[in-house]
Amino acid sequence: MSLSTEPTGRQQSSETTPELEAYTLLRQVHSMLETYNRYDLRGEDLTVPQFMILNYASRSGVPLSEISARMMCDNSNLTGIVDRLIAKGYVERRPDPNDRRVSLICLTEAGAEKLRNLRPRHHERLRRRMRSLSEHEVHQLRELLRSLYSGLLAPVEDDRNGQEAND
Amino acid sequence: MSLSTEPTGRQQSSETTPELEAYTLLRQVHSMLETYNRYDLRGEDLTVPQFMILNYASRSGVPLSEISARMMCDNSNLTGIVDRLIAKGYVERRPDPNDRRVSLICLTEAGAEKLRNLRPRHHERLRRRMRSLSEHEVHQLRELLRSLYSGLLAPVEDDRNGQEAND
DNA sequence: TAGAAACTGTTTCATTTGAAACAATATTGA
DNA sequence: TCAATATTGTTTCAAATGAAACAGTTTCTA
Repeated sequence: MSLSTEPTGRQQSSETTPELEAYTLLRQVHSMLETYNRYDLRGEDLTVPQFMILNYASRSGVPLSEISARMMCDNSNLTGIVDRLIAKGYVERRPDPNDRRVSLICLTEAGAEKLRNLRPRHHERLRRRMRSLSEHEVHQLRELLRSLYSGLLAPVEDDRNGQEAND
Repeated sequence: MSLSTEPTGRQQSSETTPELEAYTLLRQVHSMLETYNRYDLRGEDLTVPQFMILNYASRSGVPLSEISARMMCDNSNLTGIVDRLIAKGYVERRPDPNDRRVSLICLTEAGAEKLRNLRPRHHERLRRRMRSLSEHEVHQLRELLRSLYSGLLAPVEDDRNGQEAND
């Protein structure tokens, strides 16, 4: 059943593979950075997803679906978060005059100011937290992730007899 | 301008640093792999966090707090997920005879069977999805993430200069 | 042109998550 | 010993998330 036709007769059923180790580490690093971000924002009247939306919005307005695409989430997730940002006065909804289906998410002056204040500090903290990697290693990591990301975007071919069916 | 030897490199508000790019990619890769896992498990009567708990449980039982530590989440998160796993018959709670505060999470035979079935397929799919990286690159990625993880575990030295460096 | 199909954002529902408060239990130290 | 402290897991609440159904709008096409 789980007979692998790969030349390497490795049994990965209960073993740990380099791929699994890498993925586990990726989840852990992601979790820790997320936690740090949450703490950073705690005193700022913002949650992590709220800050992300703020980062993708603009004064002139951005369609909600464009933001959800960049955040890799569903439109339905953003409705509530935007509602809370509106309640806090950081963004507002405006209808798109060219397409009445679209509602544009616009930064208010307060939101733009918040962002001007927060974003540089956010970047600087991230830089400091990654100091355990040399400048070269950060570049290496970025390129590896970029390559992995591209590979994930291409739909994975189902293992139909392991035949190389490349389109 | 992109010389990053001095922390006085302010005005990165709209700029992107290698660190930020790496982090953004890390979030995207994480999101895509999570989505794939969700689809894989959809027909299996399991959600992603439910599958994770199953992976950390054992026939002889594991304290809930040990599972939450490995998953880097709060105990309170697991109560509900374990409840649903119990409802599905995959785990059960048993009191620890040595410490009456502890409740051990035990795989049932059905849960163990589910895991025997799922885990090898899960690993194999992950391996396939990371095929865009060579074996060497997977090792590289793992080592970089390992190093980054260790660096994040060590408490970041005072970012008191973060205040004066801005505004 | 009308109808079918696609797109955009919201609503609803179930699940997950983080945080705080809490009860029960265990450990420590005077 | 006994009272202060720490721990374990649960409950409660607010927020976030994924999925499905939906209404309003636009686009396609026969």
